[in-house]
Amino acid sequence: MQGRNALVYAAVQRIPRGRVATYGQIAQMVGLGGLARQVGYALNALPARTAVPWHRVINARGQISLRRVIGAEIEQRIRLEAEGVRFNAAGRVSLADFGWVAGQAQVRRRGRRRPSRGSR
DNA sequence: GCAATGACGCTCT
DNA sequence: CAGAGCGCCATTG
Repeated sequence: MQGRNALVYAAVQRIPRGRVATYGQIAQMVGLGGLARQVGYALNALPARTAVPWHRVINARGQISLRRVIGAEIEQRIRLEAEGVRFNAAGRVSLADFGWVAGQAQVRRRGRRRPSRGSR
């Protein structure tokens, strides 16, 4: 356990309830640049029972990243839906609607605010 | 110490 | 929009 991991966990805990963040977002937040993979690796080292809301972290596609254990994917989705996060038919989350923007505690999301990036 | 693997992301097709 | 390829770095055998 390095201080880097603790930094990642701290950033994840800052994610508001009912909102999700991407691995790359967390990576940039803790100063890892675009090393999203290391964020995922750090979360992988997380104990089974933890106060860190790891389920609020998804990939840039707005989809839940599968782990070695299949059941985890379902658990993550259930926990997110319990917080109000909605999944579309493809099983993906609209980052434009539920994506957490640092510094923006509450987003009103009146229509699409950031069409530049698209949902690609 | 080298090689393979992985909770990812971006770009091209 | 979906799939495939390449790159990034830490952990593990």
